Amino acid sequence: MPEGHTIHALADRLTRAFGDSPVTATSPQGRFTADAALLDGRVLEDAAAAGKHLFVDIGDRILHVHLGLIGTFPVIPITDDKPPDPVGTVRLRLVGQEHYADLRGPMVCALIDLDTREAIRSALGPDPLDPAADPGVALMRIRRTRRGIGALLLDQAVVAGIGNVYRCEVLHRHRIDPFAAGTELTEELWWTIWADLVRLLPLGVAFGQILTLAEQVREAEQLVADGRAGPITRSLTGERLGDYFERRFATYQRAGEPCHRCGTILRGEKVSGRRLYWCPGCQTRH
DNA sequence: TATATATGGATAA
DNA sequence: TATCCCTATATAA
Repeated sequence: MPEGHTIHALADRLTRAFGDSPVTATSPQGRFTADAALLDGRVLEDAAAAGKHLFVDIGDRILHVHLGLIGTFPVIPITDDKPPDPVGTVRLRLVGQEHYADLRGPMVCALIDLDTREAIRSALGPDPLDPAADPGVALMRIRRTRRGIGALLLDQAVVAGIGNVYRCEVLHRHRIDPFAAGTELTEELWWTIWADLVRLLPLGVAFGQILTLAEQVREAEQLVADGRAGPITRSLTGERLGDYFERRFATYQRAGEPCHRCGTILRGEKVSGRRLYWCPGCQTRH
């Protein structure tokens, strides 16, 4: 269930649950046994996200995790004196003093060196959750291709961390035709998209769910302003206590239903392998 | 039991 | 564009 906000929140949870203390590392599933042994007993120094990539410094090793489409990495408090037996297919289990974390179904789980991490990072476009990100890099890459903006937003070399939900929803929020060519996207419109992503993604981190409907965004921002965001919906460790907001979107998985803005029937079609949801009635901006 | 689907992405053709 | 990988869950048969 991961777009960039999920990985950034996960990095934060791992750091808070295990930071600066030793962890035991095992591979109950058996596919990561030898590498887990290299991490076992070492200190987890830091966990950080870049787009949808997670990097965890353990001892002098770097653990690289990418959850892909189906991966999960819940960090859970230890309630008895030791963690329960693993349930399902656990590639990697980390255990600290008060928490344990089970990694299931990752697309990538590997130990890498500094150069590899740098290569992965440098291949990514700007990440809206990175305060140092340069959105101009994305604009350059958008303006030199005729590929549609809908496809470009999913390209991690253009923008890092955006997935299928955010791309569909942000295009609808600004009435943008997903098939508008990158070459014809105005600079002003790109700044609008970027600013909106910088606004939306942190709400996704704070609430543990993607919020894009105007009224939900407004309420979420008010809760943040009141200092009530974050632990509302999830414990420190990401244990799911239920979503604070009802799960609702303007376009995502609403093909065949009417657009709440103009009434046109929404469409959902595979575009370059992923299902794109959009409103042909009001998403006409180029 | 089998199949479809999922907030992703690499690789083959 | 098609196929494959990773896993869990929902729905169909």
